[in-house]
Amino acid sequence: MGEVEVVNASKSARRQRLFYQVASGSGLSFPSAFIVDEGQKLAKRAVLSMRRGPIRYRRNSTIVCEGDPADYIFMVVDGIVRRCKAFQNGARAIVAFHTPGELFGWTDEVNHALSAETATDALILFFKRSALFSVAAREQKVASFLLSSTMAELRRIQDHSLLINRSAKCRVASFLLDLSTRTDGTTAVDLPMSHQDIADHLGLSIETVSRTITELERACVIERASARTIVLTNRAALVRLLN
Amino acid sequence: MGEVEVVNASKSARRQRLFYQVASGSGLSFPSAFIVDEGQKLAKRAVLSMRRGPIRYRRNSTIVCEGDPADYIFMVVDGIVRRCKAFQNGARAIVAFHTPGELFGWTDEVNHALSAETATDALILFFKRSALFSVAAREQKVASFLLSSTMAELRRIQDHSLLINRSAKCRVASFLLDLSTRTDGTTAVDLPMSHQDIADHLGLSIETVSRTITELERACVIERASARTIVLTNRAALVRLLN
DNA sequence: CGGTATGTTGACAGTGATCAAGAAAGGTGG
DNA sequence: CCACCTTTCTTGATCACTGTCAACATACCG
Repeated sequence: MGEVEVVNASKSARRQRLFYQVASGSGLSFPSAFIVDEGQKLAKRAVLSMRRGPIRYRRNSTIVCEGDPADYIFMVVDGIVRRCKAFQNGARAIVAFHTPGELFGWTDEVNHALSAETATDALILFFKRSALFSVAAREQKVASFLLSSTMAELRRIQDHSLLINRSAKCRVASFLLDLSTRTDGTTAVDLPMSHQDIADHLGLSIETVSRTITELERACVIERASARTIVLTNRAALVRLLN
Repeated sequence: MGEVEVVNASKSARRQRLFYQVASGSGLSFPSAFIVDEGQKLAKRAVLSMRRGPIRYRRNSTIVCEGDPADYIFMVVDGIVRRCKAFQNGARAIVAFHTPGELFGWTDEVNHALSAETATDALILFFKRSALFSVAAREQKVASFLLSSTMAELRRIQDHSLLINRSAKCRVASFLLDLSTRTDGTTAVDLPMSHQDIADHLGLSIETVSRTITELERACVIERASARTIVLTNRAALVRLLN
């Protein structure tokens, strides 16, 4: 716990305590995703040497702003990260959420195109981009990890972009199913982020998100255990909504 | 011209003649994008050896269907390719258009997630995926080409997904500017694909696309030279619409 | 020249945004 | 532990944007 840098110290002792338990419980060791081949000790050491953090963030903190130099790329250790763009009229679009284990901010451009913010309290690992880039050029295993990581993100955002001509009901259903599979896959889905975040991700208003959830509940497709917990009562019906 | 395989023989002699001129004029040689370093003769030879085609397609031909085994990946030599998903109700979403020089269908999954179809007559180069994959694992240059290729696609689709909460006017403006920069960048933009394709790409109806273009024309932001050619009279105003 | 595919314009309807008010949850201080 | 306050979520009423249906115009091709 001593190696955790603290940013934006929390005022809630209870929450902080719980958070530290999670933080020290898992994820602080080097993520195994990088260690593709046990024989590649060199790659492992090289990548480890450029690790910084993890740094702890409170909810709604900004990790990087759009336009910031892309000196670092990041990995979620714990919590949820949102990557978004703000528009002049105050609107905001959330391109993607990132869950623990996911790399984000990886780019070949000089600056980040999107802001990265924490949607919940979060632990973030930093990597120097230039170092990672040059290691990737030498070490095949690192390069292929980056490639598969990028392709996973590509696949995810392709699915998301398919929502552009879909109804509110379909968007929400898609989101719930996605969230369910990305977490544990059980029928009870915890919504770690606010409805505002969900709305900005789905391109809807918070009112429509709320109304749609109510509508799905009335149709006995889902059930609200609490405002932030939804039970997927009838997953098949939810899948049918996707078409 | 002898090495061009012909698929779906065209019924239009005039169009076909014109098309062959284009085809033989450029792009039939191995794309230089792969030859990142002249010293990497091995990589070049390896990649060249798995090249197939180019194969010529007529407009609205299917290159691969969603769900097809991902045995090959492709590169556009000439023409426009659309990658899309069909929904049960007959609706269709076009995730991306691909212009000459672009790689598409590259995935680490067993099957293609999206169909690839030609939006215009097109010349397509094939590569055996397994071969390319294994060469990439050995040859750094090939891997980094694939990586940068994937990242370019990621950036592009991220921009596209930002349209999810934007108005019709903004979507069309974004499309026109994108198309302009992707082709020659001059003020006269040729629309190589149908309005239906544009509509399915932007998540709008063809009527709305048509109406929005008319509206932009009335606002003296653009001008219709013909149904398929649009002049960006006031590019600054167009950019302002993006916000 | 005629036929088909594609694009344009109008009238109307429906989905979702906006505005507004109230309810519930979570954090703060006594 | 409880009362208060702030934030978040829910629900209702209304309006605007975009989809749908229909008719017409234009371009393309044989």
